[in-house]
Amino acid sequence: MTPVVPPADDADPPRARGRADAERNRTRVAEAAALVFAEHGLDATVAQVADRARVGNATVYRNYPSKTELLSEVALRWLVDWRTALRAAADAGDVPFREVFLELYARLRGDRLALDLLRAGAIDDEVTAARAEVEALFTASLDAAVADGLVRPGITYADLSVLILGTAGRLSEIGETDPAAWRHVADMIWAGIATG
Amino acid sequence: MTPVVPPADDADPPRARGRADAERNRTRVAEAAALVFAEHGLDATVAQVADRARVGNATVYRNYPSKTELLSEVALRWLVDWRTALRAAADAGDVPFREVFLELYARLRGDRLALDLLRAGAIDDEVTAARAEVEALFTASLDAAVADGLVRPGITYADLSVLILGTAGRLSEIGETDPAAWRHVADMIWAGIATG
DNA sequence: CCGGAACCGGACTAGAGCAATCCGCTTCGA
DNA sequence: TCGAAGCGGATTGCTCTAGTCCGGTTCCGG
Repeated sequence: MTPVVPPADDADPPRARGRADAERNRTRVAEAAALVFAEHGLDATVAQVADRARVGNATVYRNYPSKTELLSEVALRWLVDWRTALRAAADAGDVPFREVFLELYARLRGDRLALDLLRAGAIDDEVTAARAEVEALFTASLDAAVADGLVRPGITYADLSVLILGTAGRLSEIGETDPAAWRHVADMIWAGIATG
Repeated sequence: MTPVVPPADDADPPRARGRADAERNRTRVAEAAALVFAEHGLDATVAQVADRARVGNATVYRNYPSKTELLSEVALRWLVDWRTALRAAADAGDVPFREVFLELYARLRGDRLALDLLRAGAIDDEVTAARAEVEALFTASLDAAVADGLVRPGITYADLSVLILGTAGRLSEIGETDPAAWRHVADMIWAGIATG
């Protein structure tokens, strides 16, 4: 059973194998993908990613078997990050829902992929599962706020989904990137759902 | 100069000329177009309209020179109708802005073309002009409400555009057609923009 | 510094989706 | 009855995109 494969001492760089230039390209592609998907969401094309990375499209496919795979990697990064933040807030216990709410707006601003993910994003099972977790955590936070009398009774996750994803989508659509403008909209929404 | 063309007594049916079956088809196409565009907005295809009218696609093109022309006719119908309503409200003078606001929500529900028109709809100059008029009338109504202290100061047409078009777009996207659900969202938005 | 393996870019393939046209056949109506 | 008006759907021509192929280039161990 003694393996014939290389020593496999992938200690520090978990994926650093093969030629150095190839590794450099892999990084470039990943970084470009993050930017391009943030800008164009699910509509981004592989060619756009390749161009941004200053690389041929074949190089993208050499590192990722399909566009879906690439999308999934970027999507999961966002979802896991947001999930971590939500869990931390839940664990702390004393984070007001308003902050969670505003934080979501801030994370959606300028990130069309994030928006697309929460809107429909059926990329693969892993992403779907992560999204479900994130939604559950957010819902729990909202329900607690309703129970505490911070948010008007009768307001559900479905309602907030329409309000937040709808307005964030529209802001993206018109190319609004000013944080103050986003904040202004968030404040109006908040005024509509908060108690007195 | 005595014209050789037919009597041209197009009194009652302004467009009734040619064979009866052709006229019938023209009507079917127009009706189908209204339904299909309402359902799919600008994304609707000519083939969908033809199928809905139970007609070959060539019949559509026999009556309308291009898809744009067809779209324009349907779009103008909606815009002129809404403009008329807005003018009537303005002339009456005592229509509370809240009613105008709710009426817009009602008119956007189940009509994706209307939504697309207000969101971006650059179909042709006529449509663009009609939309501009409609926006001006709505803005005037909003500004009056702000002046009257019914709507919080600092709320602009741009704000309402994001709130209304965003949420209506999202409701359409998820296929929500229940009037009560739309009304619920409208009420939340209203609570966010109205004074005390 | 050499040679072959690994890697590269971009031309290419395959296929979907669409507006608009063409044309042989059918139906209307004088 | 018969010719013109009208018909449908096959077809064309275009755009756009995911994914593959291949001749040339670059890296790096010996």
